[in-house]
Amino acid sequence: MDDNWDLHAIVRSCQFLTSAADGQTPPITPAVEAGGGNPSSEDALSCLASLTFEEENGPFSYPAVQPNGFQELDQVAKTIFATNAAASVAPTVPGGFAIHHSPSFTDFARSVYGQNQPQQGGQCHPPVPLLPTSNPPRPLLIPAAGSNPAVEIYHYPPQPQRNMNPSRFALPNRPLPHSCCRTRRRRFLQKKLVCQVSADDVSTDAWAWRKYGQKPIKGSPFPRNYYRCSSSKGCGARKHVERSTTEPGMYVVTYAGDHTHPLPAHRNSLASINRNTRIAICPNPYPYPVGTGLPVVAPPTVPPKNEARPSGDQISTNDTDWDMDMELASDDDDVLVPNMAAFDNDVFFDVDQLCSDGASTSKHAGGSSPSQPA
DNA sequence: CGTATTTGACCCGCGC
DNA sequence: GCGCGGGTCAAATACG
Repeated sequence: MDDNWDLHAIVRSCQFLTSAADGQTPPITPAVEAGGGNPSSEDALSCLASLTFEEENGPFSYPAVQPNGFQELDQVAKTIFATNAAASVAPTVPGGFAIHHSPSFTDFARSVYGQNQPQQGGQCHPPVPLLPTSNPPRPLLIPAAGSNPAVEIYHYPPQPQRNMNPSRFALPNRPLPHSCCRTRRRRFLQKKLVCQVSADDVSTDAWAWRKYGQKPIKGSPFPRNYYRCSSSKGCGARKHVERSTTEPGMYVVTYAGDHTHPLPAHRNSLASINRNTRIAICPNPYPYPVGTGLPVVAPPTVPPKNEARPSGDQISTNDTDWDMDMELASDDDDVLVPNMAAFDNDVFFDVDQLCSDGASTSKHAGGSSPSQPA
């Protein structure tokens, strides 16, 4: 199994986003390099306009998409964006397919990553059903007609499950981890959402994360940082963040697991937090993370300092339930969303303008774009 | 003092 | 079976 293919997909996406029609990398200001800027969204749009599906030809070697695959993907997109206000427009990408758009990132996130509801009783909401198993994954491009980069959803074939007997983890020399019973590694591999965010979007994450590890990754000059949700004890949500090796200022963020508690209302409510804080926290209106909470000034080695304690959010979900959830979700498909910044409601505002059916109501006014770091 | 971060060690999955 | 790479743990440390 190619354990890098998913990352390669990210890289391809990254290249896609950076290489505009003129073939140049969008101007990235020093502030971006330092984590304080944001690549031009207009450049990203121009990327979309120039996108073609060419297998192993040029920097964008997306897997080949069969002609009928567009229809299939179209159905998938309909499934994903099966919201009341979902709309589809004619394809604008040569060789592409119908563009589907959900009126808000919230809808998308709910579709992709379950509902924004506490996992009462430990019930896990699997991601939306995607394509039948295929390898490599086929990208589902959802370019926005406005000035934002595309959204790509990848189908990840489910990983075969091996023997997960709990006794295997009852190690003689080490007690069982307090928060894990069986698959402390598996839990991250089973259900994940991968996205790529710009440096400043990294700082906009409504969840509170606590760093628990850092590892150098082979083939990457940048270490990978591991975070777990710190909003609620027992929450199984985790993420890891690493800098993109191909695009300066961009970060690859992988989310895994489900939050077992509501979205924190105030991330800075806990005492003794935000130390070393060098970022401005803009509460994310979306129920799902847009960024990673990483600091903007300092790349991943300095983790997010945001923290929150949602009032009365303690959901009675124990670890066993959580692991069972993840086990039940082991057949779930993983979703890759290379640029979560694209889910700013502005994206859909632009598409809304194209969709004259009036079915979708823009949430542009209500949404808050990722904040600029202080 | 409480909490977050750092970091080395441990452990598991997987390829060979 | 072995080694590598990656994910996690937990003690030590730092910080507000």
